[in-house]
This record gives sequence, structure tokens and C-alpha cells, in this order.
Amino acid sequence: MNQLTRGELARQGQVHIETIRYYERRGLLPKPPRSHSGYRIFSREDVRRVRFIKRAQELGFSLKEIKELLALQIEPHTSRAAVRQRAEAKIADIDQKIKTLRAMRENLARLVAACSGRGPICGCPILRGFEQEEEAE
Amino acid sequence: MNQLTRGELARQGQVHIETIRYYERRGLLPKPPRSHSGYRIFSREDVRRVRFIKRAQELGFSLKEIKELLALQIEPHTSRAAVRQRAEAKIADIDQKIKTLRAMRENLARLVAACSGRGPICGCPILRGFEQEEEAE
DNA sequence: CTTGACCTTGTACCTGGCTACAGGGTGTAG
DNA sequence: CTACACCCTGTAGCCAGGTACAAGGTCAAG
Repeated sequence: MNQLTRGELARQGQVHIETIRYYERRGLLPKPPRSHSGYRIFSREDVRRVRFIKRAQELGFSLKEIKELLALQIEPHTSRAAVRQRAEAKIADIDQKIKTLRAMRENLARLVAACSGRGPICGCPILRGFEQEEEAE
Repeated sequence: MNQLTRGELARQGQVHIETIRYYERRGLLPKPPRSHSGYRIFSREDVRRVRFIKRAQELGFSLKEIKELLALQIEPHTSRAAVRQRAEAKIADIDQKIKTLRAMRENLARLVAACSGRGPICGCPILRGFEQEEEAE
């Protein structure tokens, strides 16, 4: 029961069945072992990978970047220092994304506050104070 | 000096000049006023918008979603309750993204820790413990 | 021993988000 | 008054990330 077909993997991973083949071609999923008749055989681990990919995409990572993220866990034969360095770089990327999302959230929260108040219809400054934190360390 | 041409807006917004026209077509930038000779006239506000769009994209929002985000600030003639409700929905989306990014960061941090230790080469479980928080409230 | 729902491969197509022309007008510097 | 760097419109092309066949093989249920 830890043996999944492509269709089952697609269902459990919540993606189109052809997407599985596409990810395999793109190197995001490892070439799976095959049954005697040539059917691909996937595992629960693959389900995890597919979900990871979808989630990472929703966060603005490209398939290329996601492949790099996944590679971090795959290659334990690489120098640990190298893996660590790349992981740290990804963490920095993520921190930046979180920071920007927080600023965005702040602005929306202000908007909500403005719309809850009484006064005249709100000026709704979503964009305001949202740009100087560009490359500002 | 608050009058920008398309080229200047593109430079200040850090996008390709044709992208400006594209955003206008897609309704992400309002139809700008024109000079006597037909040149588009933009403002600093437009620079803010362009940057907002780029940043939101990096965070995984589609142009369609970004248009909705921007619409929140544009239409103060809509019922405040309605605007507020949509803003709150967006905030929920953003919170979800932040949550997922944090989980991702956690896993990478664990990886870094593992790679810094001595022991045998790390098993590197980036994906582990990363799936049950799917729709789990 | 056939039907139906799966699987295989290869290849073509689609959508989103740009990006690049072609063919022409504008505007300021020398 | 001509260069040159900009602007205009329309339309075509490009890349990423899928999706959709067609033509055929597999397998469990009846």
C-alpha cells in the first residue's frame, strides 16, 4: 500500500496526472522504479515532494528554485558546508518574502481599520509606506 | 517633475518599458492622461503601483489577484463593509503564506543545524513534518 | 476472454506574463 | 533642418508551466 501509480500520486498530490510526468522530465521528481509491465511505482515520499512543490510555487518560487530546494535534501554526498551555505541563502530569501508579506499585511490591516471607522470614505493607502524598504538591508 | 513618461516610469519601477503598456491593457495601471501629442503622463503614484505589482508577484500573487488587491484602494465608492471583507480575506491569504514560509524556514534551519553538527552526513529532512498543516485550520 | 479503467510513449497545444518588432510621429540639441 | 532619442499603435513571438491528445499495452471484474 506504499506503492502508488502515477494516477494515485496525482490524486494524493492534488495535481493533474500529466504534471507528474512533467515534473519527472524537469527533474523535480526522481525517475521512479518501474513494475514488470513498465508502470511507474511511486511512494509516500513522492506525495510529500509533490505537495512541497505546489506549496513552494504558491509562495513564488519557480520550478528551478524548487529543484534547488529539493536538491538540498537529496545530495548528502556534497560537502556539508556547501549544503549549509545554500540552505542559508534560501533562508535569507524566505526571510525577505516574510518581511514583504508582513508589510503588505500591515497595509491591509490599516485599510481594514480605516474602513471600520466612521469618518468619510477612506483614502485607502495600501501602497503607502511600502517602497523604501526595497533593498534597505 | 512629477510628470513621468512611460520610459521613466519603467526605469523607476524597474520593469521593461513594454510591461507598462501591458499592465495598462490588463487594467493594473489606470489609463493615464495624455500630453497634447499623445504621450502617456504618469505620476509617482504609478511608480508605487508598479513596484507593488512586482513585489506581489515575487510573493506568488497572480496579476489577477494583484488587480484585486489594488482595487481595494481604488474604489472608495464601494461599500466600506465590502472592501473591509475583501481586505480581510486577503489578509487571511497572506497569513497562510507567512505560515507556510515559516514552516519552510524551520525545515531549512534544521537542515543547517544538521549540517553544522559533527556526526555522520545528514539525512536532511526538508520535507518532513511539512504536510499535515495543509488545511489544518 | 472481453470491457473498462487504468498505464505507456510521443508530441502538440494552451495560458500567463511578458518582450520584440515594424512603421510611424515628436521634441530638443547642434 | 536634421539627428537622435524618445513616444505612439498594432501585432507577433517567447518562455514557463502545464494539459491534451493519439496510438497502443495492462489488468481486474464479470
